Amino acid sequence: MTFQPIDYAFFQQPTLSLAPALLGKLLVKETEFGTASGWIVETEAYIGPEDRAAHGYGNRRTKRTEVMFGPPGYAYTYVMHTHCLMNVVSGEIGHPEAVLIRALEPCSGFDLMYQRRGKVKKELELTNGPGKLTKSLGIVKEDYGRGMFEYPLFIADGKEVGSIAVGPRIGINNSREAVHYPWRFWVEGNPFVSK
DNA sequence: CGCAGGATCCGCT
DNA sequence: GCGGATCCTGCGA
Repeated sequence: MTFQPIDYAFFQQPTLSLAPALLGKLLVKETEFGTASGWIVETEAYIGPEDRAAHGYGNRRTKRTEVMFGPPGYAYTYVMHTHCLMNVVSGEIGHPEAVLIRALEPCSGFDLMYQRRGKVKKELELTNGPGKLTKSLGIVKEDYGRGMFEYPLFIADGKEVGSIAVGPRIGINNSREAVHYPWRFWVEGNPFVSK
């Protein structure tokens, strides 16, 4: 199964517009072992420098956050504990903004995903969390800085989604007022949403 | 150079 | 529900 990367212009929209627009799109990763992909069903927006939960809060510019200060459409990967998390850089050049991919509905490459996830037996457990989906697709920190409009890691057109739900983000309990920002978006009723 | 703190996951209670 | 695993990163001394 082959997929076509989306046009670069797709990434040129405000972060709070791009985050819900990514729902229903396909996230695809090709490796020497094969291709795996899934429909995006849950995203979160992180908008520095005002957002306490964002890594770019206060315009913190380091080797890790550097890619977020560049043009949109590039991958911002980083390691959390023992897991790799995947973001799409968004917003204007000079603004540290990104969209975290929190959950997918598996589309292709099931054998590869089960193999990479080891003990997992249920399809539901393959990609229903930000650390799980990167492991299933084989996304690693070395993908940092890749363009998401070209092979081997890219966004492709997917399918229409029904209604989109909005709410506060997850796992950012130390972020004071930012805890309540309604910057999490998900496909209503989709079982793969991490919750 | 040391250490504290995570945008998480999994297994056990 | 809770805590441990485990690994950088970022910052202060």
